[in-house]
Amino acid sequence: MPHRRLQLIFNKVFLISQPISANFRGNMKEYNFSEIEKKWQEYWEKNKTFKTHDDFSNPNKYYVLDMYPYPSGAGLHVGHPEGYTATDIVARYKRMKGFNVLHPMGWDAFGLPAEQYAIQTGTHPALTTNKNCDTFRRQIKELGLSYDWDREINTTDPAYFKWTQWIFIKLYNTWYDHETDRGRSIEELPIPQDVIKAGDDARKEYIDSRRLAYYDNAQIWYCPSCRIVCANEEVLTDGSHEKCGHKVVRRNLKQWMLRIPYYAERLLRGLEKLDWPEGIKEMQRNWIGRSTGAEVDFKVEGHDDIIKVYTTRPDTLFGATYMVLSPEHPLIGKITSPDRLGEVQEYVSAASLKSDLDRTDLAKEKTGVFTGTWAVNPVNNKKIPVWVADYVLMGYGTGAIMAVPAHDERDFEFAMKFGLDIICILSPDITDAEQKARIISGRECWSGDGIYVNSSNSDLGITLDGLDVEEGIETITRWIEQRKLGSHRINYKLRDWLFSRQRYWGEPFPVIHWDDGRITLTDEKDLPVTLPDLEVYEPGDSGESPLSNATEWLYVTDSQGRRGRRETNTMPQWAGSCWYYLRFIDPKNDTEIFDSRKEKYWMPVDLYIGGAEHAVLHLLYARFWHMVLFDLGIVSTVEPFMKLFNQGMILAFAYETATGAKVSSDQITEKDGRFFNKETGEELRQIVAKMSKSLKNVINPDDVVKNYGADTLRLFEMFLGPLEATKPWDEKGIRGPANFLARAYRLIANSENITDGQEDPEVLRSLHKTIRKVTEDIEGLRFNTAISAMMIFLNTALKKEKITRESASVFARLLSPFAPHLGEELWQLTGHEGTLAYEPWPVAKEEYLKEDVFECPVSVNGKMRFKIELPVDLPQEEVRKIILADERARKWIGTAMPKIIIVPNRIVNIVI
RNA sequence: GCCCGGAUGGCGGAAUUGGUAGACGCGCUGGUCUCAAACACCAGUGGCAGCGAUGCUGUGCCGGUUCGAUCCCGGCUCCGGGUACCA
Repeated sequence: MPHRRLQLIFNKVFLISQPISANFRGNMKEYNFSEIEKKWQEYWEKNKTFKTHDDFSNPNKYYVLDMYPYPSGAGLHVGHPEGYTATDIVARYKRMKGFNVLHPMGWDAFGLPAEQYAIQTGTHPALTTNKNCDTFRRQIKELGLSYDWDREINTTDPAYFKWTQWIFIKLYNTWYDHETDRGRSIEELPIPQDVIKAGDDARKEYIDSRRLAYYDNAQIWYCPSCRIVCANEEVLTDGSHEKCGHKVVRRNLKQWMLRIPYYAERLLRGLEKLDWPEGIKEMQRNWIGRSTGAEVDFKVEGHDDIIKVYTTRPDTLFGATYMVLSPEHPLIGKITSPDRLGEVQEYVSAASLKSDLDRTDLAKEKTGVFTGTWAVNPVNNKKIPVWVADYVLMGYGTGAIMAVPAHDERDFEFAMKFGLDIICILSPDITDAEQKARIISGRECWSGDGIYVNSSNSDLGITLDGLDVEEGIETITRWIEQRKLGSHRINYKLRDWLFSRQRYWGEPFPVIHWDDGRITLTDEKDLPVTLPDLEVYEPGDSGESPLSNATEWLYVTDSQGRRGRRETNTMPQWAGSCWYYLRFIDPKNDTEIFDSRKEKYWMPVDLYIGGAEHAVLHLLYARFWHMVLFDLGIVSTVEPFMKLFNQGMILAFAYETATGAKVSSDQITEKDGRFFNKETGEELRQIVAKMSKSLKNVINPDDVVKNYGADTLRLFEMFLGPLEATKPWDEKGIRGPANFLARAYRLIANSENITDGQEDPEVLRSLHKTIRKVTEDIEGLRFNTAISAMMIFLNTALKKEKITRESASVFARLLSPFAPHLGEELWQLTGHEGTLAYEPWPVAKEEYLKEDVFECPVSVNGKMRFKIELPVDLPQEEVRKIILADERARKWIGTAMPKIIIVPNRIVNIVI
């Protein structure tokens, strides 16, 4: 087989030494990324290079955190390395700046997919979870991310969720003191005398009604497909479950709830101080939904009851022509007139069957019934009818409204449909006379500003006529309070947080329900309450958790022989992620949640990077828990995350037909920049879309690492565009960063290019410019332009075909946060030993940046015409002389006497 | 509907926030190397006109402020995200 031998020799000589491109360039050393990356990953692991020490003597600490992943079976997708590389660059940079850096990683490993898989196959979710974590860990390590793996945590580990349960107990044993505006231990709750007199049960009830965590009947969303209850936040606006997309239904079940609205005001105010994207803050503000207005009491004709309404526009009271109660309003039964009772009951029960979807989307068409009862408008003592309609929600305000059809779109629509009075009391500030006339006559709704009309009652001493809206609200609110008809009031949209799930794979509640109806919590010293092993993971049809099948685990008897049953619900996935950032501080501590000295040192998180999809839920819940822990003196900062940054989504190409039907990416063939369906030959349009299994356009980072190396992948993802932008993944572009790294290696690894003398002045200036740019850009998280600056430097150095050892070592350090493996390799090649991870970050020297002349652009009438070399800081008069003497300028000026605008060291503009 | 973002070459994106529009990269064109190709290297590359110097034009659209506008103001169009009977 002579051929084969030849082939082998050929390979040895020509191929193996040139791994990236099978070419031959004499003795030139070429970039072999897989060898280099393997070498340094082993080095870091063996030397525990990135182990973080709780070195309190270094006052400069930096806690940089990723949103830890749910380890799905599919492994990483290219979106993960984006955020992880960003934080890794910052972590490595800060280490070199002398900071003590905490940069940990862990797993948000409770969750539905592992349980779904258990239902199908009987595999214990813990097995699935561990397997997935192993895959994620391997993939993340292959990216060269500098985590301290000794701090790895896993939310499903009993040693971790012991403390999740511990926090739940704290929540249960905390009440909110509105006087001092903070959460306090339930033992400090003052009990009113009358409650004490009423006995033990009343006292218990009183206390329970104040706890931040409580157990109660709740109208909740239930997903029949997942057989799970959902938090309001998990139900999309079209009434479908965000996890599975199936429609959810209403159920009434006993559930654990958390009183997050008590913290609404502080959660809102706290946003001001945070360095978060404005958009995210705005989303949280909207979610909290603060509004100011007034509660106003309306007397009901023929009854002692009053109807309390909440309104943000008490100033429109004179225009209130009817009232509406929500179908769930408790007064309906009492005040409905006997002749209307049947119809009203029918409407109420129909409404209760409707999903919120029907009550919102479809209900652009308003429905409602008259109760036969009248209320009295307190500003003019006019009788106004009381209706029931499902456009009023029980969960907001008081569940009842005063309707002002002339100035509220919803009320207007309703009034038009049922022929109710529409009285305009606000003359709009518009010029369109026809529209104005329609509004004044009540034929059109006006919700904008204006001047009051028909808004006075001298008998009651109130007039708004002639005022503007701001004055009007102030005047009427004062009047209402004086007359004791109601009071100023602040309302929030934020509701109690439904905190239990009918699931197996979550944190068990440390709770026992006793036969006598009482509830006790597990003693802290008996934590964790662990999950029992099960044969069957299937939930019950009634929405009962699979834990109700674990009979041995389920039933308990106390020392008095009282029988009880453990809570079978488990906590939602948010629970573990609400505080994981705290556990990273002291992950192995089994006597405390964490050492508070360490907490004081490391907190708060200085930089938190993750996807914007967690804008409201995770980030609001975590802030809430953190504030409670702060109130209880467990943590030292009010807010957990000082700076937040959202990386944009990475999209990928997808293909669709002329009619918009999507075609899976493995069906595509490209010809001359056009795209065709392989099978049908139909021409397709290339679009960018979210990566999804169904479009088969998911990019697997493993493949990219294999083909180009981790450093190139990291660089490419950062070079794609601004971190926060949504960017399309186009594999063609990866050659840019790949070539850059190969060229850098080629320059520095080949010793004939390295000198020990004086650096070329042009290279030196370029180097210091690059140091400055890269430093600024890392601080500002502008990695794309930092990389471009390094490319510019490399191009400059390559032109000279040589570089000093010193410059090369500076470049190695600048590059290392972005491409850490190659950075280390180049550091070694420039004659250093060990790692550069803690070598000082280069500092740009002004003396090399200074230039004495610059190319000054000269524009004529604002249009750049030519450039002229000028000394820096030349006095304006001199510049003027030079410009006027220049023949290129004279060509434009001619005989005119021009005005010359000189922006020092920047531009000259000749105005003719 | 409301609230936030966006819109710059064939493509991803730069532009010190009022001062040279298109950095850097991809792609493309031409060249060197090669038997040939790939790789690598060199040169060019917004559009229109011209052999050329050069000129005109150009940052979604219309208008304004300014010596000068991708940037500020007014009015639109389209795209993305959030949210929605929250009184």
